[in-house]
Amino acid sequence: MVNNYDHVKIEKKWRKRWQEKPINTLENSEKPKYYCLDMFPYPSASGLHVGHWRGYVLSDVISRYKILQGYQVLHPMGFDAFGLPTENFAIKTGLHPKKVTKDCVANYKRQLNEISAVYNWDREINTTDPSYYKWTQWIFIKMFENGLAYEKEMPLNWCPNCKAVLANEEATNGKCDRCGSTVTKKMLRQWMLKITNYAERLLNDLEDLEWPEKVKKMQSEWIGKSYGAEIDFKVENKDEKIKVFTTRPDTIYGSTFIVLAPENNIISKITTDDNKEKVEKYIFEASTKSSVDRISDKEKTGVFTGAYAINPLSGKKMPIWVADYVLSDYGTGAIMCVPAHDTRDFEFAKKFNLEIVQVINKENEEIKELDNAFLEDGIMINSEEFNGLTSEEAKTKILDYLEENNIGKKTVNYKLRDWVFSRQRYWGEPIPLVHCEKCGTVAVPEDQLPVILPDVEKYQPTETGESPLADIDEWVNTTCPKCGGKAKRETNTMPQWAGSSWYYLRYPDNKNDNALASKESLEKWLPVDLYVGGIEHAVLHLLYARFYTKFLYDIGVVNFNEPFKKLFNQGMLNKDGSKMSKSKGNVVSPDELVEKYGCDSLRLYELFVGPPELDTDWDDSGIDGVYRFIKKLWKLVNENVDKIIPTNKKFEFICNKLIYEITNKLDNFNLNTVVSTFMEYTNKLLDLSKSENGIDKKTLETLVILISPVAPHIAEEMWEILGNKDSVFNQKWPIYDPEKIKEDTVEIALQINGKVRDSLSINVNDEKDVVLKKAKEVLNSRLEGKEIIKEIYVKGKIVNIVAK
RNA sequence: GCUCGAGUGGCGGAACUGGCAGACGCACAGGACUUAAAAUCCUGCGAUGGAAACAUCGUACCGGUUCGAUUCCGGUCUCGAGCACCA
Repeated sequence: MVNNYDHVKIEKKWRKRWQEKPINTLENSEKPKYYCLDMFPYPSASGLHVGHWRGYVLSDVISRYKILQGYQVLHPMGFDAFGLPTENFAIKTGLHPKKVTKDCVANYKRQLNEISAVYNWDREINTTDPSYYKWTQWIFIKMFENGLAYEKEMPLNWCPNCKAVLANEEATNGKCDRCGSTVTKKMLRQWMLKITNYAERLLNDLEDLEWPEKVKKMQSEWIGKSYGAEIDFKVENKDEKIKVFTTRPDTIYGSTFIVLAPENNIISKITTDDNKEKVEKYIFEASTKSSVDRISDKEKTGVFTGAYAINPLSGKKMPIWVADYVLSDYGTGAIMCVPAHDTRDFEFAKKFNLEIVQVINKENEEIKELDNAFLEDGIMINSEEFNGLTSEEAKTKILDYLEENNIGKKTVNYKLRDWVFSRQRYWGEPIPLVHCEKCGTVAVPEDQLPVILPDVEKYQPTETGESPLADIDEWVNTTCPKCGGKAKRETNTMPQWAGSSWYYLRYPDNKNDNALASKESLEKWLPVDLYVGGIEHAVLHLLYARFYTKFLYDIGVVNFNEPFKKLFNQGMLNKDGSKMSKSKGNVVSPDELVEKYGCDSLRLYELFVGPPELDTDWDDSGIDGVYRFIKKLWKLVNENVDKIIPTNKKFEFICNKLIYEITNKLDNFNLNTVVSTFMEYTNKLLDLSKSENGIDKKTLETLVILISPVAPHIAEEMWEILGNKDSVFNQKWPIYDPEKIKEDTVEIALQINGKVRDSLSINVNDEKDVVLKKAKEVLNSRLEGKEIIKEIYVKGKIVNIVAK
């Protein structure tokens, strides 16, 4: 009698075996490498839910598939453990963030083990480990030495009530998360990284990446390259110039006024005395407005400075205004306004009664009163010598003119801003710099790294907005590494992104104390072959990581330019139509499901719920289906292990077809249909084994090998039941024989006027005439009295008779 | 507003390059086994009409191309995600 399927016993047994004799060791260097990486988790107190499993199961299936294909697979796991939630949790509970992190990591590891993934745990990393952040700090110092890190006064979210700097996520909708006060801005000195130096390369190198087009597009829009011109406008009766950036130099004759961003320094120099009060009031109001208010105010506001600029081409006087719809950190913080051809300028001009001059017109059309900005290309008018040109031609001609006369020049602009890299927080890597009165800002020498994060009494930011580290005198006061004199440590810490921007480089050589990783290990394993994670990191993390890699390439640390060759974004699992979250109370924990159905069933179900790249709804009850399937599979093998028969054509066909289907689907990440294909073939084989009174060994073994990446425990157990001593993961991935899956006879559909009326079994190689003749015989009664107009036969597929 | 995705039974979804729409499951209904339950097995399951054979309709909506459209083209609507005064 066949034993019942006991997932608890089987899974326990194989977990123990794999622990004793790991499947995925990295010793053999003959084999080609495959680096399969998951975005490492942030270990939060709430633990893993079934949504996290989705990506982890996917990457593990691919890793195991690659192992069977003969690759040496690096499939590591680690923890991105610095960050705000832990710090806030610590503030709330009084526990040390270190302790919180340790507990959360332990829980995550326990839960990750339930997945039974082939993680190389000996390569584990943790960003809060000093031996790791030593290198996070080292990279920062290299950037500092290469002029990529600089200080700047930056406006930060500030809660006037809590007297604290807030992260963007703590200032939702312009309100402080803790007390609900309106968040304002406060200027504070910040460390910045010049990611903008890499804008062009970050944009261009996207092209060759095997990434979802969506993500590439998001990145390229984030970088936001645009071509245009910088043009100087003289201020009337003043020795000042205003530099503007425009993408539409062709419209310069239509430019009737100038608008400056409220933060633009030139304002105070040009504002006339009678306008000073108004202008200063406006600037003050703009500075206290939260960014949310500034965006939600769709109605244009602004104030006149009293000053005029001169249009360098038309010579007309242009009033200079200040308005917050002009951004200080894009372009030059000043724009030339062409109300006739820009929607926002049009609104502004209408509201404040400013002159509107049309300079482009539709071809062959009368000039009419504009009731909206005209944004299309057309024919130049009101533009003196450029009249009659197309606006396209005028663009280059006017640009040439501006350059020849030293009024302006061609430029390129990016939306990408430099990266605000410092945080006034405790739970992060200390920025390894020292401020010396004599020597200025000095990097902590490499042999003194890491700069250890000291313990503090309280983790709240200070009332001045500085990091809590600023309160520890014995830590802050130090000596200058250069001159040995008195100096103070930098008290800002790094953002959470710092540790995750380079972690993929550390796994190959995670214990190295002399380098972030050895050259050999980097050359061997990098770049990452497959990177799996959520779409939410489409821009920030993935852009920062690319920036880090390019920098490390430039200073000779790595020999590749892009870290992640292929990217796969798994979709989200929703519950009852909305995102799983602790606050909504709709989180489904994998723990109980593993207990009840086993790891193999949950793995299968994670894949079966839907296409891995799309969001889908989670429904617990569906797991019964895959559980039944596993039991069926178990029955198929166990009932037939004593009834092995020699193979025959039917089994050969089914076996080769299965290899073909599964291999294809794995290669294309069609993992949901991988599962349904297994179900289909298991049903077929159960039927066939009954009619043939047994099954051949090759088919059974092939089935077991093919399913092992998705259901590893039961596969190993069945492999053993089939009389094998070795692990199923030491086998070779089967290859199908194309000859064996060719079908001689096929069932084709017979249509009349495109509607299916019958079907017919034919030989694939039958000639068209033969098939059509047979088809007409079958359809005879239906065709009676009708005139045949056309006869179509698509080989092996369909017959369609067009008749009247 | 812009950009990208998606829209197929009661539900999750399948359909390769334009070729039998609804694979594989869930749920449900009926039946078998059982003292009973669980488990398992069998049958049915898009809509309408019909006793049935079968017919008509049917992949968000409107239109087009084609012998033939879930698939290609044009337009519209709905939902989801991201961005958001970027000169």
